[in-house]
Amino acid sequence: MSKNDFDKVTNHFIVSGFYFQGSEIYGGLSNTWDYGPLGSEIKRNIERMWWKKFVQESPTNVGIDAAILMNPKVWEATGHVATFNDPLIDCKDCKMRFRADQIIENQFPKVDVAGMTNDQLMDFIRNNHVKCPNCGHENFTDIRQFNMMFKTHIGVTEDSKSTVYLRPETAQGMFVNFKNIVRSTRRKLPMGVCNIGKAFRNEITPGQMTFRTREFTQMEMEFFCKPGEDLKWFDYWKKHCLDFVDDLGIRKENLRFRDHEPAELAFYSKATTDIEYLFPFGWGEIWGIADRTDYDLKRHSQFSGETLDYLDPETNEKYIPFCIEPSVGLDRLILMTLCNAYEEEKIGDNDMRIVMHLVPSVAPYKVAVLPLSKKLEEKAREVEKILSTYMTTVYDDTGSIGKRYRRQDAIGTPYCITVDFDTLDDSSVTIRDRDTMQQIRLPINELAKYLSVKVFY
RNA sequence: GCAUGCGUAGUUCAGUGGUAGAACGUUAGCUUCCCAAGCUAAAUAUGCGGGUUCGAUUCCCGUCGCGUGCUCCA
Repeated sequence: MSKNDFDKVTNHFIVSGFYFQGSEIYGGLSNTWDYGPLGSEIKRNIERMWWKKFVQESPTNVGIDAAILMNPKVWEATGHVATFNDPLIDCKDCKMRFRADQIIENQFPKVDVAGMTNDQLMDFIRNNHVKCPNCGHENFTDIRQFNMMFKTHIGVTEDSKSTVYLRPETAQGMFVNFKNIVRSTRRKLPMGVCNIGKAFRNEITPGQMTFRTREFTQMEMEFFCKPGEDLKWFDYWKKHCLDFVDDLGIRKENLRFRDHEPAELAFYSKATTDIEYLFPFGWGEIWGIADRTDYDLKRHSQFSGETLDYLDPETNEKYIPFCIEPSVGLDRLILMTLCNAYEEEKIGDNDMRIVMHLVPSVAPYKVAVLPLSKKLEEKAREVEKILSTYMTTVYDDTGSIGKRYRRQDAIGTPYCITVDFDTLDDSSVTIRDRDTMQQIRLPINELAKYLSVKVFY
C-alpha cells in the first residue's frame, strides 16, 4: 500500500463511522479525532482484550486506573519538566526551525550541551558562529522554550502555585502507587501493574491520522521484578505483546521487532525493543517494551522522601525492584488493526466488495439481522432482541439482500443472519460467514450459543 | 512553526461575476426474495469571516482545516 492507499482506507474509515474529525462543524481542530459508533466499539473491544490478557489471565498482575492530574513534583522527579523542554530556535533568513542544543551538537560534537542553560546555548551560538544547517547563515531568533507537557491550573486563579500538567504518560500513576498496591493486594514480586488511560503531549507535528495525536490512550504495564531477573521478564513480556498483536489478526509480514541502538536509548532505559507495523505510510512504532531498571522508583523515592524498596519475605533481601514496561498506544493499535483488515476483493470482472477482515472479537458488530422481506420485520426483530442481550447486533432491512451483505462486509461484521419465510414455520435462520461466504441453517434458539464461542476473545 | 498546494452534496468530480450539475451513495414507494438488479420519487453542497461589486461559490485579504516537505517525536 502507498500513501494514496492510506488516504483511501482512512477515507473509508471516516465515511463508515469508525472515526470523525474532531469538532467538525466548527471547522475542526487540528489533528483531533473522535471515534464514531464503529470505532468506539473497536476501542472498547481491544481494551477489553488487552485487559484480559495482561490482567485477568495473569497470575502476577493487577490493574489500576490512575488520575490524569498529578502532583507537579512527579514530573520533576521523572525529569519531564527538565527534558520534555525543547529549546527551539528559528533561522530568520530561511525560516527553518531547529533545536538549539541539537545544532550545536551537530557542529561541535565535543561540546556537552546537556548541562547548558538557554542563555549559555545562545551565547555559544553567537560566540562560535554556529550556522543554520539549512542556509548557512548566522541570523537566529532568540531561544524559545517549548514544553511538550500541557499545562493547566487547579483552582480559579492562574498563579504559578496552582500549575498542574496533563500527564504525558500513564506510567507514573503506577510507580507512585507501588507501595499502595503491594500493601493492599499482599502481592509478592514479581508483580505487574496495568493501566489504561489518556495521556497528552503537545507534539510539534502530529499527523498520519491517529498515529500521532496530542491526546491519546495508552495501555501500559509496569512489571516489577528482582534486579537481575529483568532481562528474563523482558523477553517474556515481549513475546506476550507479539501474541496480542497476533490475536488482533495482524499479518506477520507487516510486523517487525526493532531493538534500539545504545545511543538511541532513553536515559532511564537499559534496553528497548519496539514492535513496528508497516503502515501504508511506512514503518511505525506500535509497542515499546523497555527495561526501565530501578530509575523511576529510585527517583520517586528521592523526591518524595518515601522508601520505595521491597522486602523479599523469603530471603529477607531488601531492594528497589527493576521494572519492565510494555507500553502501547491504543489509537495506534486500532489504526493498525483497521489498515490490516482492509481489503478490496474482486468479484467477477467489473465488481468488487470492500471487506474489513476484522477478527470477530474486534468487530464492532458481531452479527447483523437481515429480513429477506420487510414483511418479516416482526420475526426478525425477535431474533435481534435475543442476540442483542449477548453481543452487539445490528438490524438492516433496506435495499436488496446483496447490498446489505456488502454493507456489513465493509464494516467488518463477521456474521449475517437472514430471516426468510421458512423461518416463520421452522424457527430457523441462515447464517452467512463474511470471509468464506458459506451459509448454514440453524434454529433460532441455538444462535446465541453458536455465535458466542466465535465472537468472544 | 516555516514553505508550498488544496477546500463545491455523504463520496468522487463538473461548472459559473447573475437560478450550482452529474455519478455513486442515502431515504421512500413498486418490484425482487439469499450476494452491488430494475423502475419512480425525494433529501443533501460552494469551510468560516471580511473586502471589492448592483450582485461573489467564482476576484482579493484574513482565518480555520487538510495534504506534502522541513523541523520535532520517551
